[in-house]
Amino acid sequence: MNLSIESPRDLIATLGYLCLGSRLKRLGERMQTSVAQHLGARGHEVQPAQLPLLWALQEHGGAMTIGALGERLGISQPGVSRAIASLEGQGLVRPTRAGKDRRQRQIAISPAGEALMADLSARFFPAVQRAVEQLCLAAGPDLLARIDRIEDDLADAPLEARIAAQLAKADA
Amino acid sequence: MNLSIESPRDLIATLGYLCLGSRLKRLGERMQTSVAQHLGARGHEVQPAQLPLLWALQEHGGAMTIGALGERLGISQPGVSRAIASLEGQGLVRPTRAGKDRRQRQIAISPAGEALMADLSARFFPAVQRAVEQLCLAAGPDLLARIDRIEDDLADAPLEARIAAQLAKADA
DNA sequence: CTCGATAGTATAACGCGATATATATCGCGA
DNA sequence: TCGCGATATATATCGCGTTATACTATCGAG
Repeated sequence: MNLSIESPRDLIATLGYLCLGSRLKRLGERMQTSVAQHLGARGHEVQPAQLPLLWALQEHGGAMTIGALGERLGISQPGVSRAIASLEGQGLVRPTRAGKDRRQRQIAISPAGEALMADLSARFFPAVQRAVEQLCLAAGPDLLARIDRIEDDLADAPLEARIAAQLAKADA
Repeated sequence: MNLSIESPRDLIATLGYLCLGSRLKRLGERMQTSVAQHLGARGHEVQPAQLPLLWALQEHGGAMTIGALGERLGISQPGVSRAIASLEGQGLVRPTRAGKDRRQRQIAISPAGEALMADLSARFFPAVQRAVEQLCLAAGPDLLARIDRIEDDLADAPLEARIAAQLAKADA
């Protein structure tokens, strides 16, 4: 073991939090991949990251703009644009008659989209929900609530500012 | 609110876990982005996802193969290959004399890589650690341990199999 | 010794998150 | 009415995770 720089134990402890971003990304990726595999096996072209958009449109009960979708789901606007373009190609959503403001597009779920959601809601979504819930509860309660909390806190003070504050505090 | 399919409340609850993958990905992405911004501001070309590789090489105290790095960090082999190629381009790691098996490459941290880690370990890594720790502890204790646990459980039984099991159970 | 199976790595392709930027439209003030 | 800043969306690019696949080297059986 090379101890020329400093104690590796310190490095390990520090890297534990430093790697959290990468670990969370990988964990999320694996969840999405599993859902994608099941969707593919059922013959559905839709991607897991597109399901929240269909859900939001269905929950809203009418047409929504790209910006409203992004705000509702916490996804960046370009991400929504790309996903909606794909969903349009699959015929799962459709643009409705433009309103007064011709800059924005009004997007609504299509009958095919509603049929897809009805199909998946019957058995598939509950199965995924129970599988993920089982996984999370085994590690402790209220994981979703804590993710909520972290997202809210980050909205108040971005991590970038928090790091800057810690650096400044260390200087003092 | 469109109630034609089923109760939207059910959809919300189900989608809460269904969207967890996407949410975790976004959360991790934001963390990495913040770290990347600070690294860039300090004039470092290294990307946040490459730091665990440097850490692993330093902790190991000698050359490691691509496969060993991936196994140590839980990253896929192609991900390691790509990151190592970039780190080599930056001069932060170097391939050492090949061993007996000429299929594998022995990668070691370079003096420049050690200098970088020493520089970042002095103030930057601790600041990031404290910032992320503060964020996580505000939402509750032992988040890292719970992530550990979820990763371990997923290694035992992949989510894909868990979903399949839930689907089968629902049939019975 | 040769050949087929296996193992290690690199590459390609894709998904999806981000930011930066281009473009079209709106709204408002001079 | 004209023009200019603001806003909504689309597009380009990048980071980084994945799987699939190609290629090379090794090993073991005959």
